[in-house]
Amino acid sequence: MKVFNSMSGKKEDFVPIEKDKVGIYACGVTVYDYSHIGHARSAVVFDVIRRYLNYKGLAVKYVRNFTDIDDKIIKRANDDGIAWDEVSRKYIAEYYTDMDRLGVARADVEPKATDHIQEMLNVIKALVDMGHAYVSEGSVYFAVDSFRDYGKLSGKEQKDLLAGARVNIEEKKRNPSDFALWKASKEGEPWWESPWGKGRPGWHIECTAMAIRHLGESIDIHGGGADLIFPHHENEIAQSEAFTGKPFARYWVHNGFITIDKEKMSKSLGNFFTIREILEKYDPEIIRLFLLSSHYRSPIEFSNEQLHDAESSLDRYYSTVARINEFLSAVQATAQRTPKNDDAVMGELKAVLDTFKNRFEEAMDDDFNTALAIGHVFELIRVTNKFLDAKHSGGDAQKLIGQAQEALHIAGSVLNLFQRTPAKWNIDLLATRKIPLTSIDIEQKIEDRKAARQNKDWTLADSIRKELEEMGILLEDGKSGTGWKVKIV
RNA sequence: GGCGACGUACCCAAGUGGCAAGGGGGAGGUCUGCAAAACCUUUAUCCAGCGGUUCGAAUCCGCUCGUCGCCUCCA
Repeated sequence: MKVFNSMSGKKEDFVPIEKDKVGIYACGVTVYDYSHIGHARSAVVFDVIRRYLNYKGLAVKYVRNFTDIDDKIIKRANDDGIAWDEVSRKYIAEYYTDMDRLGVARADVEPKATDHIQEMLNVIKALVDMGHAYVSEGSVYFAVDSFRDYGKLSGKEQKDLLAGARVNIEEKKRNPSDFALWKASKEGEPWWESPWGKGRPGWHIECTAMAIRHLGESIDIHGGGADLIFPHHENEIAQSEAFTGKPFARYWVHNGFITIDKEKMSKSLGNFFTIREILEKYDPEIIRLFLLSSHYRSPIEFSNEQLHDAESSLDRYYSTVARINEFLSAVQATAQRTPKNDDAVMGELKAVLDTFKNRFEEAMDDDFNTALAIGHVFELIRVTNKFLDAKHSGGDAQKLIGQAQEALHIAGSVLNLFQRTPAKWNIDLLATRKIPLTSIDIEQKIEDRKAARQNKDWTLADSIRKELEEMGILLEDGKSGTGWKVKIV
């Protein structure tokens, strides 16, 4: 298995520190607002990485933190006139609401910064003692000069940073690049006792303290959005490695951004969509498929058109599953019919099935190439449909289609996609589209139309079809009766 | 200014040395009472441009153009 390591800028063979075990630490969110689609991407990407490693038989311990104390949380609390911890509690709950809908599983450990103050203080104290950090007016700063490898992840040199002249010049710091490990609290701010007086932790130190606490001094995979490379992960490396003398993480994995009109979606630009805004119009699985249809490191442009494409693909998937189900029940009824075997179509399906699992794993082994993996899924969908069209019947055909079902199931469970029944997909779409009909209403209409068709009253039959179509429902006449689906426009 | 990424058809997107996956859309066809779905044919002799390496390159190297990101909180 190969994983792209931001540290080397190359794909590297994945070898965990301890055989068959993987420790993953992914930087989570600062909980001061609703999550946007960019947060969703990161969460979904690491969710899939974790699921795939599990699938490969590795014992994964996945840690994803919540930053529950920080300037923005305090500001939010002041703006809303509530306590800072009320803000963090609220947005943690909202985070779960969104992520649950997107099929993102809980991490094994979801530590909060404020539950690890003591661990942070221990690291900071040690860094001060070792001469890597210094105290200044009640705050503690990490001395970047004291860590020779500073910049090794982001490829930034001290002189380059200064040339940018965008680094905060603070009187209290010896070097503009030094960063706060501990901040003296200002009047009215939350605080914890420390050897340097009342204060609160800086941002970067929490990940060091929590990663070490829950995963040990060296972890296998450390990840997050690409915007965390500098300064966050760079600073984590500096303080962690200065503290332990050991490499902090073996593989640095960073997901790309989501852009809008080619510009990075971000809070500061204001060009973001929250997850729940998008969920108003689109089924959560559409978002998940959209996010996984590109490689995790590529930038992806967010647009309604893209979501619509994903919706059409997903509908294609579920339509095929419906055909598969129909076929399997029909075959059981006519299992004794002589199969007409082994023509080219059957051969093609066999060939695709024979290699499917391998190709799926190959794709995922190659730096978690979900886009390619999904491509394989749809190739299988195509040849399955073709096979179904050829109207085979009998035991061999049943076995092949059963295998296709199984193959789709394996891929779907790793990606956590395609987990519904076609009926559920359409019923859920009814709700997403806000179509004021229940499946029972529709079934009734289908019965009415059936009667009309039996009387060869095509005018009435067609008017029922038309009436439903205007509401966004398509009727499909098949051998075993009439089915319905929500029209993808 | 420093560092880095990317540029594949109408749109999205995979593909890091050997005949360009997959999805969406368009056109024509088969099937159907009419439809829909599905399938078939078609839509890149070519991968931003120009040079180079090679028997052979979208894939490696160089240059040019274009787009984006990081260098400030940010997934």
